[in-house]
Amino acid sequence: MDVTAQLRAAARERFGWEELRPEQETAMRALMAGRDALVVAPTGGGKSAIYQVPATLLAGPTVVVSPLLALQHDQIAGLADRDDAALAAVRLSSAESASAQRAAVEALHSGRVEYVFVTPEQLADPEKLAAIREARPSLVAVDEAHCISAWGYDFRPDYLQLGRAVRDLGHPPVVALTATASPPVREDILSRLGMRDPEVVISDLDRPNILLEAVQCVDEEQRRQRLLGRLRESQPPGIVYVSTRRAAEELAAWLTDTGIEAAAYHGGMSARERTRRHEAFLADEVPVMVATSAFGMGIDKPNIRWVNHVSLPDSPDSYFQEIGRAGRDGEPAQALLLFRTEDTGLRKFFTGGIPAVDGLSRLAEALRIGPATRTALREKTGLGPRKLGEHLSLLEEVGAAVAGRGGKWRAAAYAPGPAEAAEAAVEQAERRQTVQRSRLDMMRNLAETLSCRGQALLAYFGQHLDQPCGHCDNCLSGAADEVEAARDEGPYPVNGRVAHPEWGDGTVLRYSGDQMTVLFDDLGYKTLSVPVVEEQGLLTELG
DNA sequence: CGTGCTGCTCATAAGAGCAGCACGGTGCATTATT
Repeated sequence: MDVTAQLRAAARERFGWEELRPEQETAMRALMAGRDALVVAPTGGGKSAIYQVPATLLAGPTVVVSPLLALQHDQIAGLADRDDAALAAVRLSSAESASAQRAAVEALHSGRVEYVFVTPEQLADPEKLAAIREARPSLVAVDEAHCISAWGYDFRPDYLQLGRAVRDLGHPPVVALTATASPPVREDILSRLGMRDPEVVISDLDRPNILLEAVQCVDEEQRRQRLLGRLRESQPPGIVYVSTRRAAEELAAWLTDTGIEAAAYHGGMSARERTRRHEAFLADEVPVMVATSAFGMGIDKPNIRWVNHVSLPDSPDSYFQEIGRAGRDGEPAQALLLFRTEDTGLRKFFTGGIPAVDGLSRLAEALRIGPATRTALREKTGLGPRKLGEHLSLLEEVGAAVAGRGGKWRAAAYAPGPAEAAEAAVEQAERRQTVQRSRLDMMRNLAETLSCRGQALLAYFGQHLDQPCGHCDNCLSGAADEVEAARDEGPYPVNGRVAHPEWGDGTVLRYSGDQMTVLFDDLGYKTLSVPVVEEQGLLTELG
């Protein structure tokens, strides 16, 4: 029996899935052949199957890296529902008692367990990693893999150490799964996980049943009234995304007072309250959820009719991820963005500043003394836990620091001196900030554009729509017709490589009107005027 | 980075005007107390 037939049989017999989609099979076959894979596909699009099915055919257990304990809980419950001993799953996390963890490790070693769910933090723990290695895992699945890029650099640094963990596990085939990933995010995932010759599978990201709209508002009052007007004519359930916890609570209370029943959700609430509200929303008991970005991953609710934004998201990546929760059932859904130019201020703040040189050089100096744990380094440098993680990964990126065995960090062999390392790290942070700001710029362009939003959004992800999308406000109003339509062709081919004398190499993403969008490797997204580019010969086509 | 408070000054008094400042998201894990 060939591999494809084996996969189909396992899907049918173990999981009751009669058919596998071509993209699923492509990724699964790569894993069966011992290769790595990156899969970008919408949530609910059967991404879990991509590791679940091969796991049953490969000899050892599968390590599933998943960012949220609540998400892991649901994933494990889903497997348990199959009531198949061959699909046994355990979890290693802070939510298990010490004895439960010992039992899980024992089960893992006995070969009775097919899936072990962990957070990146668990894999950063040398003892846990050793225990998992001993079970000889045959596959590693990184779910919600965009977290590597979105969280690794400043929020959950252990995401950046996943590549090392994979290597320490003997580098079994690795599959990274996510619903959104623009080219820079994909690049981050591939390089951070240390993927080798990966099979990259990217689904068509267009969601024709979601109507894309954006309206600029001059002040908060106008924004509220616009939202209210829309909610009065919208069918629930829906999600309103706001940028702060306070805004979530205030807006939910105001809407409820106004006669539209709404609940708030944000990361500052107790775990119990969050679970309660999440479940109430899933059960259609809460018609409107007003939430920060904390509300999202793991919401697999088919009938969400609309997602409205009452603030500009930080990037088209986040925007796409958030609106993508609407209309999973394929029925018509709406995505309305109510934005103010002032919104960008908060996003820039959240992006973070540039670390101070003296903290970085103190850390680089401390590393030279010898291998040290994070705790020891914090004491030596006086840096807080968040800053320390950020500084360490910057120093690592510039070749000054190395994460070694036993969770200890040390200076790299041939590391530059502390002052030089700090300077390089600052430059690295500046590069990252530049790219992040370019993503925010693209989000703002997307909000302000008079051309087709669907084309603009997909172009950001490196996908080309031949025709205007037909499901955005600008297409429906005819505004998109007045702007010269997005073109397949310009002076340089779409998706072709170009070089700029100052900005370096990049990829042409789209032409719209007399503008073109280029994604530069080092600087991120830039919008250029085609006539200016042509007159001044700014870009050179690369072979 | 930008908003929106607080509190100061000015000085017919009351409120206008402005400077200064606090505040702002995402979650794991761990630890010390109840």
